[in-house]
Amino acid sequence: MPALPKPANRREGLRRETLALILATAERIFAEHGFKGATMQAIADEARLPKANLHYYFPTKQDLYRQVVERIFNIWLDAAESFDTTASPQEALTTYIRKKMEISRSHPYGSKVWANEVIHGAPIIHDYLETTLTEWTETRIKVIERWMDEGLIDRINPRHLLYMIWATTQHYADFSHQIVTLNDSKEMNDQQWADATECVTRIILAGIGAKRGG
Amino acid sequence: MPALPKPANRREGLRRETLALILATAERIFAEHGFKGATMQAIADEARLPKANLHYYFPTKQDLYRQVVERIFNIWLDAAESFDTTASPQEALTTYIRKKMEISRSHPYGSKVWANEVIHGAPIIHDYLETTLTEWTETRIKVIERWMDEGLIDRINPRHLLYMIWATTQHYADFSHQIVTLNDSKEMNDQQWADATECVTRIILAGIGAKRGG
DNA sequence: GTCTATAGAATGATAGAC
DNA sequence: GTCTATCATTCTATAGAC
Repeated sequence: MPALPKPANRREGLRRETLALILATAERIFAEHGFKGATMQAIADEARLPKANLHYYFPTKQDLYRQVVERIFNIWLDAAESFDTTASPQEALTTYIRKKMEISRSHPYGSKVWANEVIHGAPIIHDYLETTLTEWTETRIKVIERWMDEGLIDRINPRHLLYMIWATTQHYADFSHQIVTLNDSKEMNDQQWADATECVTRIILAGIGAKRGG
Repeated sequence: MPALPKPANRREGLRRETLALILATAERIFAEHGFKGATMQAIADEARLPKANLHYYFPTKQDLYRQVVERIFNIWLDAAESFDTTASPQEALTTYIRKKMEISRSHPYGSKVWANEVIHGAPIIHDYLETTLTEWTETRIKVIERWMDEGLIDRINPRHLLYMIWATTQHYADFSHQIVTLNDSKEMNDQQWADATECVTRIILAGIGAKRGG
């Protein structure tokens, strides 16, 4: 994503701060209650703004929601550059899985909102699935197929490998309440996140016959 | 789950049919729209019943919802008996993964409702996570640890292996809209389900160093 | 740009006839 | 057990003063 241009003046800077505040708050409320369960009033209260101000920046609830969903989607797309810039499957997948795990930890609300959206049939962002995500997936499948042709990994169905990586990494964000409960009702600490990342990476690399050091 | 006793008379049989109809319809509507997004009116319309009848069988919307969630949870618990009745990790895990994949195909709505519930912090069924699921998990972790002690599989963190199996298998139900879109907007056919199951099983078994035939 | 007040629509739940 | 009619509440969105 390109860096935002500098704010032209003070008013513009304030506007941007308010926008960011609303988006961050909305992300959390949508994640916790779903699209319908989240109310503009609740988002306004949490952001300490009058409800009418939300409608000033985002005409409708759906506009606000869509921007929240687009944000996490773009973050994930950026995390996949290792597929293009890295030669070995070991390095590419290790980097990709690590980044996806980091995003699950740093953007748990965004991940939950996305999961919610897809679970309900992606009514708002269906076009993204059909265009951007489809192209993205085809490209990466080609990369994985090249690895197999070169004998770098076992012959597996690349599609299901991608699904497994998505499912497993996002599980730590989307199902965090379940994971916390099974972790003595404590948030995962640094060591546990490192452990999870290491374990997931190891099983997947070994699972497709890619040695880790190589 | 114990088999239901025979209906005592005609009225009792009709009552049971109506209950089953409401539960099945509610499962789908809750899956498609979330707890708040699903309306009693929509469920009633789909089941071709007056809305008041729903409130007759289920006093509140939450009562109905809770029964839907409990059902898929019990189905998953039953699928795990292979851990207790099977000696080798290969056979136990192959069976467990296959059953979980079959449930993802046969009960996609239930799986989605569960995912939704956990994503939103499990407000309704938090007690299940703390009691039944915690005990279930501890028991299975012990089984996996025994496999490692006996040198049947590599040393990995059993907890993350379980999470990976849950995440990957349920992904095919919860993210089915994404998967269908990436599959030329076609539902997965028998061959593709078999393929997915085979691929997931292979990667996980190889990932933990368990040979498939053994 | 910010805020108060409110219109207009939809929802969960129930009363009460049959 | 089934159904119609309705109440009380809550929500999105906007009008209009500042």
